[in-house]
Amino acid sequence: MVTLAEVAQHAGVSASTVSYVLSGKRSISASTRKRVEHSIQQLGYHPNAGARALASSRTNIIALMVPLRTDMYVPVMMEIAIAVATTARTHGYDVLLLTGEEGPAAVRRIAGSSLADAMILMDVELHDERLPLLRESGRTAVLIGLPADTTGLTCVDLDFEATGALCVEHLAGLGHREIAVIGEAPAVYERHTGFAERTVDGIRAKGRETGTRILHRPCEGGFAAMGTTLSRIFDERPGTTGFIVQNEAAVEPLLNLLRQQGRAVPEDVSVVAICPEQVATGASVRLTSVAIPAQEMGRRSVEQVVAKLAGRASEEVELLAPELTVRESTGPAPA
Amino acid sequence: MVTLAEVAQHAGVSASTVSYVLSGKRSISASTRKRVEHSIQQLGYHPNAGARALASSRTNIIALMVPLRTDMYVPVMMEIAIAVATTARTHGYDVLLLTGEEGPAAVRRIAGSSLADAMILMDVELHDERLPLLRESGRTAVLIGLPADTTGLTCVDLDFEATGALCVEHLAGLGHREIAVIGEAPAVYERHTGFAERTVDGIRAKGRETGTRILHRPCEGGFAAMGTTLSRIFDERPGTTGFIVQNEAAVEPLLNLLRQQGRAVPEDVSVVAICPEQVATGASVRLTSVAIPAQEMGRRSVEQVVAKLAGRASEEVELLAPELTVRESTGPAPA
DNA sequence: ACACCGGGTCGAAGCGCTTCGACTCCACCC
DNA sequence: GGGTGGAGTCGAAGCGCTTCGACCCGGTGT
Repeated sequence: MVTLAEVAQHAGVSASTVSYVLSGKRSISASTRKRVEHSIQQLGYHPNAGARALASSRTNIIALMVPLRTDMYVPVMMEIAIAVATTARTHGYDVLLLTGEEGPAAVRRIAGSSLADAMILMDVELHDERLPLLRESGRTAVLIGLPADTTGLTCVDLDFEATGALCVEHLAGLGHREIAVIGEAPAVYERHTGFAERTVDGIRAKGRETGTRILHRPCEGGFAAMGTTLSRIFDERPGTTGFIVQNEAAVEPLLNLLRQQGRAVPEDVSVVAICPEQVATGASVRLTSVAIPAQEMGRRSVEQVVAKLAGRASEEVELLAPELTVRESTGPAPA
Repeated sequence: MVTLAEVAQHAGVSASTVSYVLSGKRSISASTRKRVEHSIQQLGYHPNAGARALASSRTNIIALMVPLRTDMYVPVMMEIAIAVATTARTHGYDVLLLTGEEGPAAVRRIAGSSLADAMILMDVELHDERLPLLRESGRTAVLIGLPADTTGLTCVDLDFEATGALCVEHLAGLGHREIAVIGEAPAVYERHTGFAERTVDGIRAKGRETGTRILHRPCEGGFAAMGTTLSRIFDERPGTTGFIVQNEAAVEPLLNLLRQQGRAVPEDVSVVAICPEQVATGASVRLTSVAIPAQEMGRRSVEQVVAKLAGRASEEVELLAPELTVRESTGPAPA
């Protein structure tokens, strides 16, 4: 491996000069800079990350904690993760991938060992165990999601309350008076993952406001679970004409089952999905949906991290405004 | 941050002793060890990763390069990535997430800066640009996938040829004589991603062996593309009774369209999928399938890396044997 | 003419850890 | 009883980089 010292020698300058050429923290004459840069090229020099971290106490690494569960909103997670990684690179950072498995201990480990300059946490629960550790560690952090208490934390998330409200508004505007909400798996609510509850809150509030009846049912993905859930819904509320689905794995089963029961979409029932664009456009009926802006969330979280590391203040909570795209799964309520 | 020196002082020993307690590279008396461990606990000491990397030229980090494309076999990628991350942790490694975006340059960067001890590459193409750089860098590496030339490389992958053969064997055994293969998107073949081609090779070979006619059609996912592909297939080969699908995004559309056309599964046509278990069991018909052992692939690749880093020799190419699970989508060919 | 300033460069002191050689005991053996 | 060897510990020398203070020197103000 080529070292700074070798570059310095090759260029006929001191090591510190090379360092300053690299960092730009002191002015260097154009001629020296040229010479040094040339030597760097020629020798194929790459600064040693460890040495750099040690000397500067900056690692240029951002740790990303993704949930362990691989059975839920996987594409969204992946999209966020990739957006985080690519955005981080454009700011000169690399990303360390941590899974939820290690749990809160991971926070302590990363902070303690100075493995990363900052952390991004995904899949935040309302009363997330990691938060106390995070606060106490003093490490820069950004959450993707919204815990109950956000004091002192920077958060990025879709505005799920507004999302829920938007869905109801759309359906109510089309004349639907009874709406069923197909939610995430029960486990998601038990863990008090913020986004699921906030969506329902938004839905309920707008329901009250518009005089729409709301029935909320958590639902595992897959055909079997969806079948059970659907028949219970129609048992309890035979007049249901609107559906809001917030569970990727339930989308296709729902459409299938409705079809099997002879309920036409959107003539008999309307369906609004809260899901990634791809799922909405790739479904058997092109779905009216509110997109989950995974890329945007990943990107913004990194930008917030970078801003904080640069000492720039940043908003505490950034909620992205939802956008509803009308496609072919919603229409006027039947008379 | 607490340092080694502080721990040493607190325990009344020298810094090197603490280091040896931590690494176990020299014998330490039980009493001293106790004392040191106690001090470590009490002070909440965590070794500084940068300093460690610098002094030992070991980072305990494995770099994982995932493809940038977020539109293909995402769940599989994610599952592999998570398996890599969790397995790595059990061996004391962390994982650095690199996206394909940076391309081959990433290999040079990581190797040059000693950011990681080893690399795991996913989504390997037959003539992958990263391979020359990798060989030249001399860094430890493991590929998930199989390039054309594997000399000097360690690879882990599902045995896709055997997988293809297994599918044909199953269908042929049930009496099917005309089989259509719904492949990945055309782009996948254009990039010469090894696994797709190898599957088709295996299918063709076994087709010849069993006297089965094979028709292979790449196919984008989604309903529209699948519709086109399917009608072309039945145009060219009206007698087709067996399907092999290797494209998660085409599975549900295929089942749907067959149903719409009044072709019952498995009475009229049989379908074998090559996909993750979850997709197979969560589909509208529980699918006979060969599972893609994503977890296993991630796990094995890390184990290979760890073995190589420990100086233990390891097989050059490890192909995992496919397993076909019979479910409800295949049956005897109609008379 | 002198002091002063600031751009440009260098030397040296670490950053916190690993590791090598050396040293001290003490038990053990002929 | 002196030599041997191994277990247990320490000191010191880096690992490759950043960064602070100092230095040099030519231009400026007076």
